[in-house]
Amino acid sequence: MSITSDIIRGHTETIILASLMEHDSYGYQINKDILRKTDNRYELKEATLYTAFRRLEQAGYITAYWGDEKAGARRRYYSITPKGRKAYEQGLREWNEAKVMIDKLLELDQCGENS
Amino acid sequence: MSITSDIIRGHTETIILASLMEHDSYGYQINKDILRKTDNRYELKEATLYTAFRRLEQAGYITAYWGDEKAGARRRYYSITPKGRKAYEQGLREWNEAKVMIDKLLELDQCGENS
DNA sequence: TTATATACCTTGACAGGCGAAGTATCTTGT
DNA sequence: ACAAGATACTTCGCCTGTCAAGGTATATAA
Repeated sequence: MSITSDIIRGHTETIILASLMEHDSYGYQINKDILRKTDNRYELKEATLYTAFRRLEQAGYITAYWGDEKAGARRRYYSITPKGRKAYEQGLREWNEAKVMIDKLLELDQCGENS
Repeated sequence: MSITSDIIRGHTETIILASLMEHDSYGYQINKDILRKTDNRYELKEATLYTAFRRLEQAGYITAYWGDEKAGARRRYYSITPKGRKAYEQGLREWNEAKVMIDKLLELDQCGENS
């Protein structure tokens, strides 16, 4: 519903990988981290988050294991693989390229580009 | 197929509106402009382009009229409406916000953010 | 006359996001 | 003892935007 949902689309996986680059984590925590990092302006919907985990696992970018909590709800932890790290680097590179491109396309110039 | 397709997703409409902010234009030309602005690195697929026109028209962001070419294929020109201009401004604002957010989410820091 | 460029349009499939609903555990308040 | 809320994960089915594929029509170059 938030404005940004549509714009974020396509970055979900890289965002999750970025979070896992720091340390192993689990769904709920990753989402809370996203919320914190964006000053409560954005978080993934649960369905989005968990379906993304499935895709990332299938792609071999992350591996999962159950935490051994003695108390509280069980947690499914995820760990990024070397392949996942490469995918993150690639995603980051693509984002930086796309950013420049979109900036150019949304900017109102068009004239003045000589030669 | 190109890397960026997924990332651009969600910006198509604003990109088209940005193009029409400069002057009236038609599908083929807009796409060539995009190609030029991105140094031949990106262009919209025709189906994407034309379905976007339908959406923008329905939303009242653009209006259409047939060009009066005496030679060559007919052209359907589009003109941005005041409502469309506002949508463009809004889209640009959202992009700039989202950009900062995504940058933060893809960046590897997390620590050092005091208080 | 065949190919290429210009220019537009439609259909159907696909993939990702997400609302909604469900399961299970622990803590807190009454 | 019981209800409510936070934590934590899961699945189903819809919606929407993208796009491959196919089609139409005109003009020009080989």
